[in-house]
Amino acid sequence: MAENHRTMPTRDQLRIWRDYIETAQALSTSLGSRLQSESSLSTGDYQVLLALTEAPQHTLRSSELATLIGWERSRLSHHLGRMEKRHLIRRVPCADDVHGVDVTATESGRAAFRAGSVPHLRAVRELFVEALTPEQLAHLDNTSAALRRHLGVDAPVAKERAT
Amino acid sequence: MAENHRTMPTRDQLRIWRDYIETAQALSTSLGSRLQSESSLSTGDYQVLLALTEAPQHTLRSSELATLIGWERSRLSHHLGRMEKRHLIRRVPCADDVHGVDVTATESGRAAFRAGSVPHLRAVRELFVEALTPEQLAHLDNTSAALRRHLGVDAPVAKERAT
DNA sequence: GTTGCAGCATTGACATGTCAATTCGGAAGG
DNA sequence: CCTTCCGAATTGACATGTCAATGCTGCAAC
Repeated sequence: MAENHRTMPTRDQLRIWRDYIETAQALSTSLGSRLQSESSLSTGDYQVLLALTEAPQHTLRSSELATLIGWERSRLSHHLGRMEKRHLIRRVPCADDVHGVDVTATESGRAAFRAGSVPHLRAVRELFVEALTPEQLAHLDNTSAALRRHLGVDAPVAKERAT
Repeated sequence: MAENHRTMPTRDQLRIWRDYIETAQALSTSLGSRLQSESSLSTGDYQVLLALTEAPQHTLRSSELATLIGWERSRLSHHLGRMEKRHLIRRVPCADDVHGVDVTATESGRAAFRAGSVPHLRAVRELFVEALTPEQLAHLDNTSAALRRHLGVDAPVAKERAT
């Protein structure tokens, strides 16, 4: 009793939260715009092409791809539509499964990925890895894991309850 | 020489990077959807209303507001347009400056902010603060600061060079 | 067999972001 | 006076995300 005012973060905790989230977003934006200018790929394109490039035949079922990169189906569908227009990938109805689509990285998609990959990884190193000491990296690893564990338990996005 | 192959992150560093960025995004999304369902405000709305609520007369010049919350002008303009349609804010041409617009939080905007604020802060505590030990929080604070310092030096978004 | 549900993918409507013009009116230089 | 430039803000075109329908087809219950 008399201590439920502890439901709100302190001023300092709030500052740390904002710094955390803004820093991550700034980094992500910066990496994304570098990638864009160096290869005409967005980070979304990059994730998709990374998964496809590593898959046998450069091909994955749409739903597997969604699971692999952790996207919602509809987001992936929209994105694949845009990528198909730019000839980065191709979609063909899948033979074995009547429903289901095979997504394949085209030659030009794979070329764009190869072109973007090296500068992108270099940028990750320059903007992220080199900013931190090995200890900071290790702490950050722990911290991210703790946050994800907590989030997974606490907020499973309410996608359950299908009965 | 013979060591410039160190321009790329190791497998582990890359994993930490991806975990970091994906965790931050997942948290941000989760907080955002809570806020949305509890107050019909997006995180963007929240940032804008927070700044305005704390300002004298609940009013700020558009450009000051942009600087305060760190948004690009055009982004703010679009967002204010949407918020104005929902009667959360009002825009009036500024008296002293011929160019320039005063942005004011309406009564209903302030009410929405008050309604969203407490649950939002509670969510920050639940999803972020409570997931971490005090040491982890402190480390994270350092780490964010290091990343921002490095980013600021390395990639000032190329907005300089006005002469 | 037909009814209806379940699973995979797409679609449409709309919110949000970025980038490159564009508008607008005052200040400078001629 | 006229041209040019500048700064504040907006606009338009388009990329990206989310949410709630919608198509489509097999399979299971009846």
